[in-house]
Amino acid sequence: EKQPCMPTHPQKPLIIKTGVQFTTKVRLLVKLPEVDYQLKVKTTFDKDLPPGRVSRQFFILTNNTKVMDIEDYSNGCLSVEFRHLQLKEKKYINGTKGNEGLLSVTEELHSLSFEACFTVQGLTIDLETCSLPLVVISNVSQLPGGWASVMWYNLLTDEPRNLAFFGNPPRATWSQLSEVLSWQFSSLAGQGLNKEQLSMLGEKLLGQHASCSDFQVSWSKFSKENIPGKPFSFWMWLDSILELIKKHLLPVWNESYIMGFVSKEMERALLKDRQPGTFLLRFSESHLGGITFTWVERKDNGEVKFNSVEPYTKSRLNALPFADIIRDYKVISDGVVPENPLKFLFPDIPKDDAFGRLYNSAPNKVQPYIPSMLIPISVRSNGSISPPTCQSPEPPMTPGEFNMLSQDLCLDLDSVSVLTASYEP
Amino acid sequence: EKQPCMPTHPQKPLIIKTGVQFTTKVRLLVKLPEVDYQLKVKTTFDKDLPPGRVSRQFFILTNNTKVMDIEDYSNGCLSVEFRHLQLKEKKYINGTKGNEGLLSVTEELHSLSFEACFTVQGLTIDLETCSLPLVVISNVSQLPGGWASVMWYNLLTDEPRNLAFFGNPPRATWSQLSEVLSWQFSSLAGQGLNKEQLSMLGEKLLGQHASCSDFQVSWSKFSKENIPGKPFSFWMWLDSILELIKKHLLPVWNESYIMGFVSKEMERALLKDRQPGTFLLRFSESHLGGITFTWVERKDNGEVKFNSVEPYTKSRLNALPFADIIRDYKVISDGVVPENPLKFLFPDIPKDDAFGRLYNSAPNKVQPYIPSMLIPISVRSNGSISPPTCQSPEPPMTPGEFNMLSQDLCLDLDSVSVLTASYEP
DNA sequence: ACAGTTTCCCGTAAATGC
DNA sequence: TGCATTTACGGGAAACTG
Repeated sequence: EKQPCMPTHPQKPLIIKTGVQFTTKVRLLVKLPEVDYQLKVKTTFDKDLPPGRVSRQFFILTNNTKVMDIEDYSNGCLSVEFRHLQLKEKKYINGTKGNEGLLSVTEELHSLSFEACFTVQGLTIDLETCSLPLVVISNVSQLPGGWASVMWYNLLTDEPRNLAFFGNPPRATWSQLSEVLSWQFSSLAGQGLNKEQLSMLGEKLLGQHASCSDFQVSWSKFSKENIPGKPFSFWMWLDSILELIKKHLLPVWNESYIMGFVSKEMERALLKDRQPGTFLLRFSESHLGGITFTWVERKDNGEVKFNSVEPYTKSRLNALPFADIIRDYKVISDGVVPENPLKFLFPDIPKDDAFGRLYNSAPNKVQPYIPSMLIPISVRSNGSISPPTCQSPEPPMTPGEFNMLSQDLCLDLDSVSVLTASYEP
Repeated sequence: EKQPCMPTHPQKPLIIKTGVQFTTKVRLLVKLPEVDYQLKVKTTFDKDLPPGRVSRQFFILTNNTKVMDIEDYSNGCLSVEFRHLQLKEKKYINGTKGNEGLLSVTEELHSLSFEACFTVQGLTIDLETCSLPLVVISNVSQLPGGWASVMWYNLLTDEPRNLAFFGNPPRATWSQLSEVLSWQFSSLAGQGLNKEQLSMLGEKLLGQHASCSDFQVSWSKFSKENIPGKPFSFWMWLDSILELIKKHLLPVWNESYIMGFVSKEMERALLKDRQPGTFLLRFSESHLGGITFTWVERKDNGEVKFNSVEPYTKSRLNALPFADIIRDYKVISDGVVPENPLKFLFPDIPKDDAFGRLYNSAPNKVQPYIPSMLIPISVRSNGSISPPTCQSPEPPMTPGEFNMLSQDLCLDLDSVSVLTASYEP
């Protein structure tokens, strides 16, 4: 009769972190005959759970009883919202923990129960309901693992409260799973995953079987086992990319400028016939939460060459937004002047047409100082260790490049003169 | 009879943050006749303080009673150490807060009391002592203000417990204060302040009077009033520099490479006659927690010109250590190739002799990728808006500069070939 | 010794109080 | 309303604990 809404974590419902406030709401779906007293609802954590079923026990630290009220903005049904609830672990329980540590903490499922009791015409009626299974974590570092559990559960069962689910978790078909993975991106950023991106993910997870969309993926392969040769699981890797997008790449991702999930073979095949300076953006497969660009160039002998920059991770993106990295990236070859090798976003969009609106120009013009900015560079030797010639074979920086940089540093012509001024107090 | 040790905050004793654990120790300085029961000590916060004396009231959340024990490593006297003590504010006290908000929270002084009681031969003896005045804060953002109070109190009074001290705080002579300020640096970093640095600080605080070392500084001028034209007080400014040193400049500071506190006039006078490319390091006076370098150059017409870079603050220093900024800093003038204008640390130490040991070279050589690094640059126009000439008047990058950069990127010659490799899976 | 897990707490942001 | 102060909690690191 009651439909409990779930405790909410920003973006990640059904995960509760100890010591952090959460909110939950219960609604009474049937109209009750008028009762002359207030209907109290009590919330209990892991009510009636046989001890030993879970290895950790928690309790609600704060007030867990509240009176139902007519819901605003609705057809007048009764509801109650619990706010500022907080979970704490019970310590020193008699006897050791149950569950024998077979499951990790993020696989251990819990639930919130709601109870109310009222009397009509001598008849005592008990109402009770409970939430979908919950994961309890103690640190945000456990959030990815917790979210994997919530996804897997809700993808693969309709049971409202199978807390033993991860004792023997079912497999998912690739077609089910790929849809959920795409949702992770679209709910984060508006932009989901296209067929090509999903197929790369499928191959990564399943090898060549991915072509068969009802091939099955085990829970372990999805989020517990490490990817062969890597120190992280498939989901940990994918989640690190979701975090990277959320914090540093949202606008670029939403414009679909990040191909992201491309195998290196595919990458080469795509870039091979493109004009030199064509580049694409791809997530690192070797490191968590990294993005790199790969561009194609043609050597004097006509040979095609591919280059990928060391992936940028959150620490560098904190210092410099990704669009600015693309704008300012320079390669210094053998002491020759810096040049930005990135010209066209694959397939053939001039770089500034794509990223122009996303550039963050305008360094602070603090009066007596010369503005400064960070730019990303690579130094590349062409193999000859001998010092470079002293006369540059090409102009040090084209007028166009110079003007672009100047625009970054001062927004209008008047202020150019400011840059000229030496320090004069 | 008892000598209480103070609750300790890392580096900042006598400041307690609510909700954060602190430690305190009490020692019994007299030998007691043997007592056959254990001597219990009780700790109380703001014991016997007349309500209204302080505007906020706190209590010790955790166990506040402990038994004294023979102290290790000592002449066998009794002592007890309270650990994991934690303070919490009493809310909803009857009647409004006392003190009428004359004082800020960091000026409000509190104290910890320790009590013990024992009986010898029918004689009951009460022992009681208390700590030096304490400042209670609720957020680390209040730490600088709290530390200013602790310094001022302990500099200017020997009273053990004058909680009304900041009702009418005495002035400090500049000679007293300057010594304490120097201690802040030496206790942080080993290296204190020299005469020149102190004299600049004195002038900043007092104007020309600083020459007279017994000129007096008021509490307000030291830490409450803003510096004229600036949105922060003298102490807030100085403390922001202490934090900057602690987190980002420790080795450079300890080598005395940071002149730091120099007036702009003095700076010019020092650099004026030095060879071009001579630079010095100075803290920003206009912004909190910033460091800049100023270098001298000589124009074609012989005119001397001074340049200061926009100050680096913690956010940029997080991305790039300061020594590396000095190593890699480049100025692009009118599209001409980047050049590092920093040659000699004042007075005449070749840059790499001074900073060589402090450079953090070695970007990660992740195999298939081209290493990348961030470098700080400034773009400067010489006033002519016309595009730069296409032939560079000087070599794009000297062999020496190129070799330096190469060394940053690969530590041994063998690995140079790695840099050459294109991406080949 | 070690890995999984929790605790600790700074530092930023948001909320609250005055 | 604005400023002073507190609360909230993500995130990195240390501490814990079998």
